[in-house]
Amino acid sequence: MLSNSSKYALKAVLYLAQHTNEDKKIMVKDLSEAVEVPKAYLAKLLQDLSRHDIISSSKGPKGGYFLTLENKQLPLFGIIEVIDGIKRIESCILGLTECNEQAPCPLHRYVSTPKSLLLKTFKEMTIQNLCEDIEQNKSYFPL
Amino acid sequence: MLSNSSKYALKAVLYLAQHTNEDKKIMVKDLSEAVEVPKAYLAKLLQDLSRHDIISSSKGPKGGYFLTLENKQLPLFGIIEVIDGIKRIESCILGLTECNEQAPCPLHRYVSTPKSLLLKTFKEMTIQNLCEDIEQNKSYFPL
DNA sequence: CATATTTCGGATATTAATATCTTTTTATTT
DNA sequence: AAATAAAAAGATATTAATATCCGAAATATG
Repeated sequence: MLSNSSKYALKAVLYLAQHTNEDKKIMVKDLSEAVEVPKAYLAKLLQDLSRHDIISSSKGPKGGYFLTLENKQLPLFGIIEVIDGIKRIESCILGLTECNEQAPCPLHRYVSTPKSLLLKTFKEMTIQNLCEDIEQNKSYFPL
Repeated sequence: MLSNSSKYALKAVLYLAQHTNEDKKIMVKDLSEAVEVPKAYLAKLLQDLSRHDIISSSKGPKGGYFLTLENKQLPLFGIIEVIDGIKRIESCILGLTECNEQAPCPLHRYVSTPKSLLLKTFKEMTIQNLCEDIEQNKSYFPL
């Protein structure tokens, strides 16, 4: 469903949401240890997200990665979109290019509902929302 | 969600269900052209499925791959299980080993329903069922 | 029984995903 | 201005997924 890269990115961004803001940044090195993702690899993912304004960064001493309030209000979908691309998550489950609502593939009708639910979540749910759940002990992020 | 290999396998098995039986077999070469999957690669997938008794085969002249009535009544899940393994489809969406109902990861509650629906489909739906849909023009398999 | 035909099994090749390393750029601090 | 600390960018390495190739085993047919 999601690539490892997307999983890494989601975990990292969620960690940023919990532990950073404009005044409190974190370096790749520390973040990579916290979320247990290889440092150099995570660095690439973060660069990519930063370039797409999904996360924030500043260079130099006292610099690092962080999320602004605006960043925290972005939907999860953006992260997945930047890292995996839209095709991976939205294309036909059998990989048929001809598949659509009018001429659905054999699995289409059975996959349609769960897939829509999933996409709806990714598109509506924000990083902030996930943090709120954690704060209210509705979920756990053991990192 | 599914690997390319699983997509290939599902398409191939569905084609077998539509076009073969104990008396009417098909060779890898022809099947690969029909479902548009590289011949040698498909051959490997078919061997794997055959070894696990999900599809049937016979060697030699007049041989080939085919589905028995029993084969057709097997759930889709077996195909995915053999090709991708169970982990890929059932593990935590963030890849957290600690994630479970008691200590759900931040995405767990939002992913749980669609994921269950999807698994339910794969575990209950049979190849035969998909064929029936096609016959009744409820879905299309343009291969 | 010999031959042809097909899957089976093992080895190898290619490509894409994952991971690392090195240099450059930018910003802070002294 | 110099030194230092951090991300950015580019190049390279490794691993897993995808894909191909070839000889061996099995089976139908003449």
